[in-house]
Amino acid sequence: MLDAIARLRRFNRAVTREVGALDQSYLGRGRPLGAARVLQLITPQGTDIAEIRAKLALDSGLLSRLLRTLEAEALIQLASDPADRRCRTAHLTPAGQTEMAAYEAIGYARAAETLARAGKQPQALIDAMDLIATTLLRDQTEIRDADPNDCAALACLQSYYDLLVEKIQGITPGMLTLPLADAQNYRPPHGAFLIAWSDDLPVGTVSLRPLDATTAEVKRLWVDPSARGQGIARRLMHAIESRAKSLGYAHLKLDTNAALTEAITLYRTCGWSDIPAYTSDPATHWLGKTL
Amino acid sequence: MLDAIARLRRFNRAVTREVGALDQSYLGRGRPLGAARVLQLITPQGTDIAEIRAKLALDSGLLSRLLRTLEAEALIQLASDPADRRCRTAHLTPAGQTEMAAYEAIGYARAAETLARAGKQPQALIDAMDLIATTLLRDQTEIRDADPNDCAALACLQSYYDLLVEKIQGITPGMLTLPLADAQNYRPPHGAFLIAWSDDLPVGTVSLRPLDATTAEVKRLWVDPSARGQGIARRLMHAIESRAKSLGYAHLKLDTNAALTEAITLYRTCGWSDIPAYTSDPATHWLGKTL
DNA sequence: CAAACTGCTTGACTAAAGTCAGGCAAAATA
DNA sequence: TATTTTGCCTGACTTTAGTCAAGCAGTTTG
Repeated sequence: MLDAIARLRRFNRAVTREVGALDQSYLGRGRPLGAARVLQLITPQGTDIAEIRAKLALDSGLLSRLLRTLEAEALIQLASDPADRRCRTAHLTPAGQTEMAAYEAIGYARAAETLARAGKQPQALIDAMDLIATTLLRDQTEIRDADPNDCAALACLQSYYDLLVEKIQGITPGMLTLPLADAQNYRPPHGAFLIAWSDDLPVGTVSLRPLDATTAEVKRLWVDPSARGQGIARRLMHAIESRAKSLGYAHLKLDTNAALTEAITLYRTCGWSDIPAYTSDPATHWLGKTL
Repeated sequence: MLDAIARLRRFNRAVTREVGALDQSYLGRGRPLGAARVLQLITPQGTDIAEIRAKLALDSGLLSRLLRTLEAEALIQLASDPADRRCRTAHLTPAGQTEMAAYEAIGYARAAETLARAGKQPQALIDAMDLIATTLLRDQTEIRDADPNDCAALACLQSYYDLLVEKIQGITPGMLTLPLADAQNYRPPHGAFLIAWSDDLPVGTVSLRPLDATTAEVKRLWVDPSARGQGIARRLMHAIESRAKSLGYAHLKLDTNAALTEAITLYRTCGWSDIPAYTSDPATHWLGKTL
């Protein structure tokens, strides 16, 4: 059979075509690609131009000129950052938002077209794309704070619940409700809710809630199937432990179920050890760690 | 959950980065990207420049100049096509082959690097890439003649055999040998061996051998799992039927096994109907069609 | 407070890509 | 055989992308 590298290169050729076609289609709005790309990075709330420069790896002179042309078209406005007046921030004007929406529409339409080509199995295509994107963006995965009622947080929790229902006998969807009844527990100053992001897709979560003044509980560790095997769960555990430390906790606890074998293995290799049962029912294992 | 389109666009961003990085790495050989791309399309046997122009969608003036610079570097030689002296063909010089090999090496190294990022599950990554490449290249899938002893043909047959062993009870690998003992039957002027290609990956096959002066048998229809659901099997059947017709056959037969349900459904929707048994053992269904 | 540094802009430049209108020779067509 | 078409080349051009050094205003550091 053809070897892996040959197949990967075929993949490269296929997506190169695709990416090239997308670039071409952005040209339709009478603006060079560089300017179009810059415009698409500007959010309605305003974007630091240093951020744009970093993301597109542009020369500062070049970016300056591109911004000038967008400004001349009245699509954006540049303002100095009040905190550091050397830095500048770009804002979209109403005309800019319209233009931006047009680019969004182009990207959306092309994506829909690609999806249509998947024929009867679009889900398989999306799963494959998730896997590849997560692998390629592996080094860019970052962990950020979130609110337990955020849209992304709810999506993560839903996936986590789906996993529990699938893996643990006796758990039914009705037993798990969203949003969390005790959401307040997972917010500062006593709790935390972390999400691992790969680009703009949430691929993992973990959270922390107070038990008493010196003890907190780690809850709901989950990593998306497409992102497993990349050490994200371990990074989440490290992040939540150091967060617990900085919140002043000395002891951590968690409960889990025997069906979640990988998770239990992970906890142990992270330095957690068995403790007496402190919860019941679906829980079959209890672990603790002193910080 | 995040919708399919958002995830597809994340995929686009991830591969755009990757493709951009590959382009950058081609620059290391002191030649602009355009020239490098042209060079890589020239095969040792020679390539029509019209073909290059079509593949890269280049202006004829631009391509002419790029070829001139490659010629000045003594990497290629241009010659008029003897059949139509307006057309020109580019050939690699020995120096050109060396240079070409250097580009191959760059591509190969980058691919290996990407593969390394897959961590513990490279096969999952490759499968995902196959699925995506096949989907994106869907319209480019083409069916071409092959020799039953070709490397690609043997690879297809091996995959087909693996499928049989998996699906049909009682078939063991030892019962199926490669290369085919009766390979001569699948060559012109009385037989045929077709392969469906997606870029340079064989994704399907079907073959034809003579039974008597007016009857031929269709054998070994197979489509790669990553390429199913795209109508390739149907295209292969149409191709082999019209080939049989042009070889002068009036009747077609085939035998198959009840375990291959999708195939049987396909045969029926292609106008095949049940006929009396004419083989035995693993075969459980026999179909025929008059052209 | 001076010096060094940072973030951005500007002007002057180059390289690469792409466009367009002739033009020539060979081939196809009438 | 004359005309048209085809495939490619050439020259003149524009646009886009990118580089580099100088400079300016604001910030940080010694």
